[in-house]
Amino acid sequence: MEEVATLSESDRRSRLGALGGPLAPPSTRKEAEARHEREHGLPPLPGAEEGKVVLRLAPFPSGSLHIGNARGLFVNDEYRRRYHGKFYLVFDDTVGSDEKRPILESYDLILNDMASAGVRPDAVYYKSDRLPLYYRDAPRMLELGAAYVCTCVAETLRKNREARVACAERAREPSWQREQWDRMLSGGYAPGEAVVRIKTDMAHPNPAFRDRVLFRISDFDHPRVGTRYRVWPMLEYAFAIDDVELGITHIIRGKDLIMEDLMEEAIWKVLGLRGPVFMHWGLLRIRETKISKSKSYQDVRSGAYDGWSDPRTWGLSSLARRGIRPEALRQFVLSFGLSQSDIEVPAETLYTENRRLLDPTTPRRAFVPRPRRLRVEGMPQELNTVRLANHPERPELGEREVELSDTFFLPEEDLLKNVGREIRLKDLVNVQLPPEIAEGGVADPVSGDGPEVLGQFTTRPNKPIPRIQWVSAKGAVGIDVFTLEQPHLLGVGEASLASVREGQVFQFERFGFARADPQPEDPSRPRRLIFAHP
RNA sequence: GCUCCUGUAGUCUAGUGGUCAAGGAUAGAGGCCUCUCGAGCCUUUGACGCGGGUUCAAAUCCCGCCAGGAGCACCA
Repeated sequence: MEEVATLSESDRRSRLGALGGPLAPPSTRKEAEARHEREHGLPPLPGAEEGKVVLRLAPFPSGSLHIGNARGLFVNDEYRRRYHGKFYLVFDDTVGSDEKRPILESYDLILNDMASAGVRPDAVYYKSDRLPLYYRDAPRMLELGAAYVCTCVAETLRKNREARVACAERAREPSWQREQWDRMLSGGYAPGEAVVRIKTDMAHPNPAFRDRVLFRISDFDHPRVGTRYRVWPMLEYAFAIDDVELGITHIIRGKDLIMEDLMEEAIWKVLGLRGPVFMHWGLLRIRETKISKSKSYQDVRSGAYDGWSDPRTWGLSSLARRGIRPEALRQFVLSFGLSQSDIEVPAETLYTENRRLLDPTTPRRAFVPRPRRLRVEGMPQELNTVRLANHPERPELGEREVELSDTFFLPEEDLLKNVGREIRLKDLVNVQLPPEIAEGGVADPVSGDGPEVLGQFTTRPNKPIPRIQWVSAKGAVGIDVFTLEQPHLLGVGEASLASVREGQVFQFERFGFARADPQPEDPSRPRRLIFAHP
């Protein structure tokens, strides 16, 4: 808090200086307004009334919430906050298809993702609980002649749609339609043998609008309701009913669902209902990711990934596991507003946001990847311990004491880069490196065993030479860092890391930020941390 | 191919006819500071897709073109 206050003050002061003294007070207000705008950079909701806005997020439970879902999560939540409205989580768990099935564990994953993002839904609904509600109005649509039962096989249906040809059943009388509907419900049709379609227009220029399917038969075993139901609504029908039934006022979702708006509207028109306002955002992609949900799913299932929170999934839980703060993610996705163009953003932007949050309060520690043993001849006898600050700019974060001997671990890379030169063990002493260092002698991160490189102590005062982080051989602990590129980057950390607990975040100097995973039972195993970003 | 959407600097975004010789963020360059390749500070490069039109006036409205994207399932 204090940091923020001082920062914004100096920031403000410098800007004011540039603008000229006399205008100072109005400029300050302008600045504050601009800041406010930036932090809540979403347009007003059309027709929104204070306290009466109802929003929903409707994920399909097939995995953890994805970074793309984060946009829906935070945008909707932001509007809830702004208008003091309601925000529901509606599991869009209709039965799916062969390729896309609801997964039982995913319900909890999504709930956890939301909790870790700091967003609490006002209520949670499951479409799989609401089948009777969807059945309620179907007969009416058939009787009104607005929908019909089609018994074409899928391929015929598709071909007819392409050729703009209506099926014979389309014109049949409502009483027949009702019978067929009952037959669908009672098991008289097998999956694939009959569907309910809405009558829109078989000649519509967009093939997607030519008599879409509203209900179909599936005997898949649903993870929540098993085989209790065999007639399942399609997404647009279930939404058309629920969005009205739950009193949703604004549907804010990705533009991939933009066609479904029109279907929902068509259904409302038939049933004489009035639905919410639609708004859309374009697709958001993180440049570094080439992930597909099904690929992630496979890798999680096969064990190639370390669970749903494997950093390579880029799921919300994986970001939390890396120490990406929900507030950083929130600022990140809200900064894109509600633009409908598809965007591809470098992860660096998210990292910068997170660094701003983390840097002022995160303790510094020494971690040495690919460590080499360095014995320093002539180390001053009296140098048994050294006290190091936990944060270079914030003495209030305290310091820790490190025990010393004449042996250290240093990154192989830095050693090889500086052969024959003098380097500084950061905050400690200066050391002359030998003229030659053999490659390939990386020490075992747990035992610390490995060939020694021999250095020579020179002086103690700070000098403008390469300053390398080091880990004292006394009390060094094995560290296993999970980076996006390397699931197990092994190294050693300073003794104080022996007692890390899950959730602690450190900045490893000259390496980057990392968050501690749950630690292994066996204390001789390396401590586990997940890399966030430099 | 059809339908729809979108085009502001490397990237993201503000901008809804004049106050825009276009603002912010991020990235880049240079410098300062710093016992981290982190943070901070200063300076700086850089954009309205193209062509017409309407208007006293267009990033903003209209038309055409071009480019990009999404959708075109008995998935969501």
